[in-house]
Amino acid sequence: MLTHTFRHLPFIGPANEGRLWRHGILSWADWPLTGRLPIALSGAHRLLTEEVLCRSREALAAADVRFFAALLKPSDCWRLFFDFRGQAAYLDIETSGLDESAEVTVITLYDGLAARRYVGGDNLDAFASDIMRYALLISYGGRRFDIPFLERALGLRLPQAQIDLCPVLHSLGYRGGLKKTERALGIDRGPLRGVDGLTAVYLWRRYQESGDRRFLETLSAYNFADTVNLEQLACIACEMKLTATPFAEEFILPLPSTPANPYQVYRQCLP
DNA sequence: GCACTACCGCCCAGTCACCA
DNA sequence: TGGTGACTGGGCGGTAGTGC
Repeated sequence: MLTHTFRHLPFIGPANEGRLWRHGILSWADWPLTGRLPIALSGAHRLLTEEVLCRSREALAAADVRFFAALLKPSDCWRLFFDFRGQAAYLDIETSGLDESAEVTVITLYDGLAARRYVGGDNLDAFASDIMRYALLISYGGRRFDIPFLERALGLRLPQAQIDLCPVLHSLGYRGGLKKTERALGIDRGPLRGVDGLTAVYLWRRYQESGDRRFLETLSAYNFADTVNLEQLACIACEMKLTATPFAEEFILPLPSTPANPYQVYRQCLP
């Protein structure tokens, strides 16, 4: 999909990209190095645009996902999914609250094959090295919450490219948060229906107070569901975005099967 | 060649929405 | 509830197209 993308180039917005596509300039290879362009670009602007296009070819050959992530708007970063899905990890965190002193409680990292859980006070150290294996992080609201929170709380620097599904889904008209969006798209959370981030804070506090691992299990189940559902959300969002391009037939994104939740939900633990 | 118009991208400030 | 990134709208500047 990236070779069909011009939005990361300077002076190319949605209107200009659409015009390029309509005039048969469907990929980087179609860009005319001489002659007229169907869009209004001065000589100097065209030079600048073609320079970035040239660097784009090198970046794609080098699988440099960060190059494209830095140039695309957050709501356009879905285009990275097609070329870099194999280097992606889905990520969701739970915390003990929102204030300055809040800590990371549970993290799930899922790469489409296996999910790993990290728990505060137990194995958070392993997270720091595990996350570095991935070039692309996919989250919901991660750009605003998860990534800055992790960097502050764990003293990490996470330089990976990101697809934040929040602005992508917003641009498709899905507002109201992750749970509401999942419901609207037909993703069922089963026994975790109605559980939210505030409940996650409650479950962690009860686990800390009582040492009862059923609270941690339920919290882990919630965090696991939040994370693995991101893959389905990403596929659905990308599919919907594709329909607005001339390339809907070219890319097929079968819905991934959601892995079984390895953690048990104890309903008596929920408030 | 000039003036005008339409279009587009960029920038900025204010507002909104979302995370746990 | 606090923090922050995304969104929105308006202003500005640059360009192409058109008509004279």
